[in-house]
Amino acid sequence: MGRAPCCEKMGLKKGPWTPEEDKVLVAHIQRFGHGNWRALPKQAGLLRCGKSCRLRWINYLRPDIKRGNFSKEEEDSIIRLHDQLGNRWSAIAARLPGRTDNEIKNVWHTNLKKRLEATKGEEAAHEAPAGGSGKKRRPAAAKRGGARRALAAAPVSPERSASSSVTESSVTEQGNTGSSPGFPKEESFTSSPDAEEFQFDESFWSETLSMPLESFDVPMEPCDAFGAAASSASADDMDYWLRVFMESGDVQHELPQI
DNA sequence: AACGTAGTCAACCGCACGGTC
DNA sequence: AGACCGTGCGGTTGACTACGT
Repeated sequence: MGRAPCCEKMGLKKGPWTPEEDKVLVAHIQRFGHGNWRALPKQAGLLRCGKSCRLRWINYLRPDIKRGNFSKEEEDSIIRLHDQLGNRWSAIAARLPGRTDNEIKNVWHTNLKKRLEATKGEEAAHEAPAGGSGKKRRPAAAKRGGARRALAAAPVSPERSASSSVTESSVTEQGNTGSSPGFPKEESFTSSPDAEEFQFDESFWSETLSMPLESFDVPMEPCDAFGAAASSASADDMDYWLRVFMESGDVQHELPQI
């Protein structure tokens, strides 16, 4: 089977996505969907390969991404599912609404694997204060305030802060028009009445909302997104996402005509 | 205060698969 | 039937940050 080259290396950008690129990608997908990832960057005027766009969308910009800490339940699920499925991250992700395979993979390699090994070690030695000694690191939660990359000089989107909230409200609302021809199959987070994933998603929301607020640094209630986001995002973050949202609003107005 | 180390995570890479021509 | 194309997946890497010394 022949394989198309990932992308024409000619002049295509790599590395972290800039807020502007995110904006362009989100706006384009809102308007036209992503029927053809390969053609998308060209159509959107992005100097990225389709693969990169897809990854960015799937792992970061998609509105149904659930940001914030993995709950104990989620971590347990990952451990259990990994036990059953092995390294089939996408399959595991499919059972954890709002989580991406990439994220799960990262969590596994950075947290759970070690924890499991430590647990096994404990069981074996019935002693050894696993992780008790050594360097004390802040818990993962402490890092998820959104300031991490936003503070960096690199023009990277303010990912962990308000991203999901804003794209959520913007794209989801767009999806809620329900008739956008631009959002094909995959956009199951829209409120398509017969979408199975939507039911899933709904339970996800209720489940999420029933959880203690401290578990998240990102508001899970779409309509409250901005208010809560404001409390956790830096001014720069807010400014950026506000602009994204406002432009998304413009896009939405155009949608019914599409 | 500066430096070194370890942890985190977004993004890239290459392969495999399924669909289409 | 076979080649081509697009997409999805898993592994890996590099940039960045926080913490400890």
